Amino acid sequence: MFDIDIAELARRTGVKASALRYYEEKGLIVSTGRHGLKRLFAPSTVERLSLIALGRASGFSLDEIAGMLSGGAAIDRGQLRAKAAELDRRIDDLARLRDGLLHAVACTAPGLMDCPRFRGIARLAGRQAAAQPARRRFRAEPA
Amino acid sequence: MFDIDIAELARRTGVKASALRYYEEKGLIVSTGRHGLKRLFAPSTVERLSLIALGRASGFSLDEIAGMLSGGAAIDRGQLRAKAAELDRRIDDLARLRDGLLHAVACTAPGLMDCPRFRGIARLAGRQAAAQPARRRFRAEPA
DNA sequence: CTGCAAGTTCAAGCCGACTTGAGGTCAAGC
DNA sequence: GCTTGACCTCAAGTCGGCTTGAACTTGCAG
Repeated sequence: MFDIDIAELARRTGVKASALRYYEEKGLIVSTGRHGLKRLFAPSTVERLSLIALGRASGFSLDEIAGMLSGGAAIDRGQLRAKAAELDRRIDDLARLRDGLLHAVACTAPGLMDCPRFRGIARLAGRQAAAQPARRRFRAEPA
Repeated sequence: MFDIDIAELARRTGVKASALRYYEEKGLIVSTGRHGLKRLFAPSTVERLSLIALGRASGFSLDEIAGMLSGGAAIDRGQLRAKAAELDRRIDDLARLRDGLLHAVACTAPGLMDCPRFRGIARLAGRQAAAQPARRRFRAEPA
């Protein structure tokens, strides 16, 4: 297949052109050359970008992903296993939080803090929050 | 009980004094007064902080938490229910990712991208990442 | 040949949640 | 009464992952 330009790559992956340039600068993707000024990318870059997206969604930083992706297409399986275990822990935590929230909804105690179950959950969250910072929120789409 | 100073509150909650001042500035907690310059907090602030921690751990921003906490101790249960549903979705996503990572570890295809199952997962992650920015990572403890 | 949309570079800005540093104030212990 | 050290304020810095803006260059359609 023929190489594609940055706009097409953006269209196919849903990643903004500015982000793609940033990724190239970071070494996560490579352009095969230029047509005039314009970057050209191999169509396989689309797959590379879904791999990158997978990494991001799993909680890797761009630097980590860059490390994993350098060295051909070979990805460190041990690292993946570790990340899977980390995801498992996160899932457990979130499940406990969800249960806590749902209990809070259902609980008939006058104030939430009067419910011993909820207090327990809140204390739990306290310990976790002390150890781990919060997630980023959604960003509003620019107008 | 007697009011406690910021250092004691920090000790009891695991939240740094600087963060506590920040929370007060944002209206998340209130100090009952001063002893000289030093802030004094009611001991119940400890519980308020675990509530705040719970909110943070569930993915609320400080502003959202402030909104929920203002208006007495009453917390909007509908909002909680919505957040629980959101957590549920997140949990599902993470579970799928974890399965994908584990499959990647086990998969015997020569390159990961040669495995159709993994490609499917990667494409999925691609769509999700396009819609939602990544989470923040752990921060190293300052030396 | 010209106009222009779509690319380019580079530096600077933004987000949230804090942390850090400089310089100041105060209550308590000696 | 003086030192000390815990607290104070305020401005600025940090982090990652982009986005934005200004000023510029191209290839291609007309």
